[in-house]
Amino acid sequence: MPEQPAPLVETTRSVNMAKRRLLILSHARSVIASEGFDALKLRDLAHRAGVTVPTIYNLIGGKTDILALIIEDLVTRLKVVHERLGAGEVETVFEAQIDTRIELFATDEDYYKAAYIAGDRSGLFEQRSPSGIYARSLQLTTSACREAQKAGLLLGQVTAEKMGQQIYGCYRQARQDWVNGYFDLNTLREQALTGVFLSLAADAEPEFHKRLLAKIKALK
Amino acid sequence: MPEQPAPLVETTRSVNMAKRRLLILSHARSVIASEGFDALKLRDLAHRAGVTVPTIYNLIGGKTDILALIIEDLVTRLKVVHERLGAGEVETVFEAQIDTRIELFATDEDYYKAAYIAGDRSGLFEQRSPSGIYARSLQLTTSACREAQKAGLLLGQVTAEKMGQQIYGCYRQARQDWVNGYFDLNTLREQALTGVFLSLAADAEPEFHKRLLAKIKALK
DNA sequence: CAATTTTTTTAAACGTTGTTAAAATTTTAA
DNA sequence: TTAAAATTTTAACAACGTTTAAAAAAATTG
Repeated sequence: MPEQPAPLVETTRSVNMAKRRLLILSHARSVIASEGFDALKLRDLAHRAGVTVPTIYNLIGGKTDILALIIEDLVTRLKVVHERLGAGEVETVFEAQIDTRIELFATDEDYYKAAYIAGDRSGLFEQRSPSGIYARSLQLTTSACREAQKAGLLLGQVTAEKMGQQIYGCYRQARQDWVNGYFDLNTLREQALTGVFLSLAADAEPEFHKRLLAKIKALK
Repeated sequence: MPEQPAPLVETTRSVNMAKRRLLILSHARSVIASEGFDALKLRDLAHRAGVTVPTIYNLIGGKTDILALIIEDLVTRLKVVHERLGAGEVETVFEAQIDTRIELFATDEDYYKAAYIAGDRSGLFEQRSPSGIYARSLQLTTSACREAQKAGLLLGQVTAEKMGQQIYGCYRQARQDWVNGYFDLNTLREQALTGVFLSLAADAEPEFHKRLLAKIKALK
């Protein structure tokens, strides 16, 4: 792994290197997203990017390193979106969370599909590690449910843990189907929100329940 | 692809062939389930099964054929379980459906994990084809929801289509997490049933709603 | 039971892939 | 411009999936 993110001085060389690095990665993402990770051949990638194979090794590294770089970038980009749980009613918070992610995905669908595929491959979303992405995301969802219970919107007949897991699961399922190319971002939004609202509705107080069902009907 | 499923006469030769075919496939499933499809090397597989590589080609075929055979077998086994939607209350029907599958998976976890991984690889679960596994499964779920509406258990504020999609999604998500090795079959059952009951509860008439929540609490 | 035919297994090779070592080239700085 | 540093390339390696042709085994036939 070369691993030289930012050179101290920006010579013409380092600038060109950075440029080509990005070019190579861009082609890599495009191939992975459209044809899968197995379809990424280093010789083909080199040809597309107008370089030779060992140049890729020099600039980025091997196949594992390409994957690692794509994942690292995904994690960085997600972190920006992740921590800010906006204020407001629960359903609006979840809606905003999902919309923020969809907007992010829309900026470069190929990239994000590729990144999630790569992440899956390398166990990025494993559920066991308490410090992993899964655990952190689940915790956020769960605590939002707890807030909703305190606010009296959810009755608490279902524990916040179960509700959180269920809601996060709905989003993950929709996202996975999108990554797999089963449907587009609009459907991802519709599916994810339907799932979230439906799950909430199961334990909602009457007025909130009414609001949620209206939201589901309004979708699409 | 050799593709000679049942010889007309059972010579010692054909019996031995069938035996070794099964032995090779068994090792293949074991490797795929524990280390992933990429970890399956034909030379290694041949060594494990006590044969040489071209023998695998003679008996089964290449890597694609191994995958195809595993998938074909999965589809056959699933078909047996699939069509029989038992009678009774909706939630019992769903519970039985899930339990039947879990019991099936429990007979050979390695096998079924491998088969689902292989199926995913080859687009077996694509959602577009109206005659595919996805469409057929979804239709069964949806019509069960429609029945529940007719029986007055579901109020119909959510369409049977949306409800069916949601319920089937819950099961798929739990199954995928199990296939990925995130949790065991017991948790798969708990997760899937929680999702199904919770989804139903969102549109359930009061008495049914009560029953569903009690079932959720009783899980685990 | 023995010779012949058929089938199966094997040894050896081919093309493609990821990867790396050393040669050739380019860029930088004196 | 020229010497030094870094980068790109040429060329090769090992591992993989796959196939061909020869050897071995089994089944058939007299």
